[in-house]
Amino acid sequence: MTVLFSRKCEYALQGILYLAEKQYEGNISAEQIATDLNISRDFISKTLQSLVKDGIIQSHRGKSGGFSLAKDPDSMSLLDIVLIIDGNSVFESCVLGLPTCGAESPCPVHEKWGPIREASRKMLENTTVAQFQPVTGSV
Amino acid sequence: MTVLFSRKCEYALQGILYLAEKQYEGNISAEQIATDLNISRDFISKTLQSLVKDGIIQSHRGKSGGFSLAKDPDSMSLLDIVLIIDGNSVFESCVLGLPTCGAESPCPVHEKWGPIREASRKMLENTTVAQFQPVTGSV
DNA sequence: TTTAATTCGGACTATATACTCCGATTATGA
DNA sequence: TCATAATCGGAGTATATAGTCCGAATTAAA
Repeated sequence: MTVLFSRKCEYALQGILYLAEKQYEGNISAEQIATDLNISRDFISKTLQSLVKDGIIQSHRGKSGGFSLAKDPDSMSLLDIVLIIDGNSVFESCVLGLPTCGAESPCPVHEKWGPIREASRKMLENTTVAQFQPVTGSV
Repeated sequence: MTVLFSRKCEYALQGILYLAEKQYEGNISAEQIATDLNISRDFISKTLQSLVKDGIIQSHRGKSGGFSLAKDPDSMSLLDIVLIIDGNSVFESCVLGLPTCGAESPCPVHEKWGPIREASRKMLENTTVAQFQPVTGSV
């Protein structure tokens, strides 16, 4: 199998987008997120906890607790989440896996790959979580 | 960690490119490939065996045996190797990992991601192994 | 004919990631 | 004050991928 992002990162992105969608509904429980996204409750819970540590989302324990966004979704890009969970190796490392590949000793596809990698990075950077929030009041 | 291709696929690409470079030198042993590419002999050996099964390269046992290209490197694209080892999931599956994502119910980045994915596919498709072979006689 | 060099194939181990379980903690509200 | 509902945190299991080991088969050349 081949992946662009780790499973954990995919879940984080799905979770953040879900929270943005429900941002005017207060705390959203891991249970609800898991059910709606059809993934494991314990795993999405753990994944969201790492986003809490990073200050991107908030959590509240106890009855009617759950998760919610902690920042202005306008200032939250998809790239931010990817970097927190997976780091930037996918944007840096050689596509053929050659450890020596770089500007000085490029691999055969180094030049061709650069612009594509840059485009995907920019896409994630320019896509904010806010773009997917519902208009206030429409919920 | 995040990968675009599996380690096995990276090794396969490195191996094929190496064989193309040495294509006028007869059989190349796994030992030599492993040493020059600085990877495990047993692992590159196993990896190349799957390419042999697929008819892209040849192998010969015994003394002075080894591996060599089995096809015209002009008709051998990097995409061919990727598809053999990793399949086409990276070009098909949703970047956010949403199983329902598709033309009918696109994920938030579906439209933006399409062209980037297509560009990377085309890049691999249009890059042949032959582009990296030395000019005849120059070896 | 023997020796050395090689792939082949199967079984094995190592490691990272994915995922689960459960008890402790925290908070709400009846 | 008590029951209930939630996260937190640590430890565990499952699975896939990565990588190793070794003996058998094969071949070339001494």
